[in-house]
Amino acid sequence: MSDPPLRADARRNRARILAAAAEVFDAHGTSASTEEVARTAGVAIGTVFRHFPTKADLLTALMKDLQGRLAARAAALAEEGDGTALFTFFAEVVEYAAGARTVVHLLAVDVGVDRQVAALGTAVEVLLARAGEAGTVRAGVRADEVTALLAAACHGALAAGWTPDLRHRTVARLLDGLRP
Amino acid sequence: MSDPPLRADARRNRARILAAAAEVFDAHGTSASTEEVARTAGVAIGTVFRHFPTKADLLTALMKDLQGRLAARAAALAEEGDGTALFTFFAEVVEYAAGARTVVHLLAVDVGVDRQVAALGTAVEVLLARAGEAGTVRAGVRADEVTALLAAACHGALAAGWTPDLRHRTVARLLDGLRP
DNA sequence: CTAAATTATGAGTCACCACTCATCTTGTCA
DNA sequence: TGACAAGATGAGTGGTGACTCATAATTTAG
Repeated sequence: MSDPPLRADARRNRARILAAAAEVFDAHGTSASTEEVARTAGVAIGTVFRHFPTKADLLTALMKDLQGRLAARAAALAEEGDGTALFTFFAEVVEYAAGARTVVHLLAVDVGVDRQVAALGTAVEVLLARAGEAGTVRAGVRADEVTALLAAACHGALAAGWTPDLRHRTVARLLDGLRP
Repeated sequence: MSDPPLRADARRNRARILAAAAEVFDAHGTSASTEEVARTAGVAIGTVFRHFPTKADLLTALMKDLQGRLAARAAALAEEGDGTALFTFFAEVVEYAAGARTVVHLLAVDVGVDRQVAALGTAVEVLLARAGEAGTVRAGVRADEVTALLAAACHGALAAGWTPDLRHRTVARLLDGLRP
C-alpha cells in the first residue's frame, strides 16, 4: 500500500529526470529518445527506466503535472473572474502550447485521455459557466466545443508553423465565434 | 529532358503503389512502413523504392495529387459560387480529413509546404474573395487566417478523437467566427 | 564504521524500418 | 520467336530506439 521512502539520491534523480523530460519533449516532441532525456538529466539510461519502467509512464507523469498546472491556472482565473476569464485562459494555453509540444500531447488521444482531458474539460466548464453568467459568450456554446477548439488551435499552432502574428489573429477569429 | 516511356507492368505497379500508399497512410498515418505499402500493393519492397527512391518522394507524389484534387474542388465551388462556397469547402475538407490522415500531412510544415500550402492558399483566397463580394464573410478576415483555421480544424479532428457530432458543431462554431 | 539493501551504470538485446543490390523475370521490338 | 534492356524480387545492411541486466557505487540503519 505505502511505498518505502526513496533514497536521497533517488529522489534527486527522479526530479532531474522529470525536468529533463519536460525540456526535451517540449522542444523536440514526444518522439525524442529516452536516451536524450537521460543525457539532459545527467543520468544513465538505466536510471530513467528504473524510475519510469516505460516511456509511456514518463509521459504520463509529465501529463499529470501539466494538467494540474493548467487546471490550477483555470481555477485562479475563474476566481478573479469577470466574464473574460475563459478567453484569457484559451489564449494563454495556445500561447504556451506554441512553445511546448507536450501540451498537444495532453490534448491528443494517445495519452490516457479519459481522466486527463476530462479534468481539463471540467476547468473549461467552470470558465464557460462564468462567461455565461456574465453574458460574454454566445448562447448554446457547449464546453466540449470549446475544448475541441482549444485542442485544434494548439495542434494548428504547433504543427503548421504559425508566426506569432498569425497565431494571435487566428485565435482572435476563433474566439470571435464564441462571442454573442 | 523527356523520360523514356515506362513499360506496361511498371506503369501498372506505379499506380498500384500510389493507391496502396494512399490507403495505408490515410489509415495509419505517414509513419506506416514502406513495407506495408508494398504488401498492400501486392509488390516487393524493392519495386516501391525503384519508383520512389525515398519514402519522402512517395509522400510528395501523394501530396501533389491530393493538393490538386482539393484545388480542383475549390475551383468548382467558386464557379457555382454563391457566397457560401468558402464555408462549404471548409466543411468538406475537414470532413474528408477526419477519415484520411494524409490531409493533415499536407497542411503541416514537414512537407514542402512552400509550394503546396501556397497553392491551397490560393484556392482559399479565391473563395474568400467570392465570399467578400457576396458579403457572407466578416470584414477584415484574411486568407492566411482561414487557411490556419482550416489546418487547425483538420489537425484537431484527427488528433483528438472528435465524434462526428462534435466535429460538426465545432466546425460550425469556427465558421461562425468568420461571418458578419 | 560496517554490512545489507537500494540505486546507478552502460554495454548489450531485440525489434523495426528505410534503403540496397545481385539475381531472376518480363515486356518489347526487330 | 529470340535477345536484350527494363523492371521485379527479397534477403541483407545499417541505424535507431525502447528496454534489460550483471556489476559497481551509494545510502542508511544499527
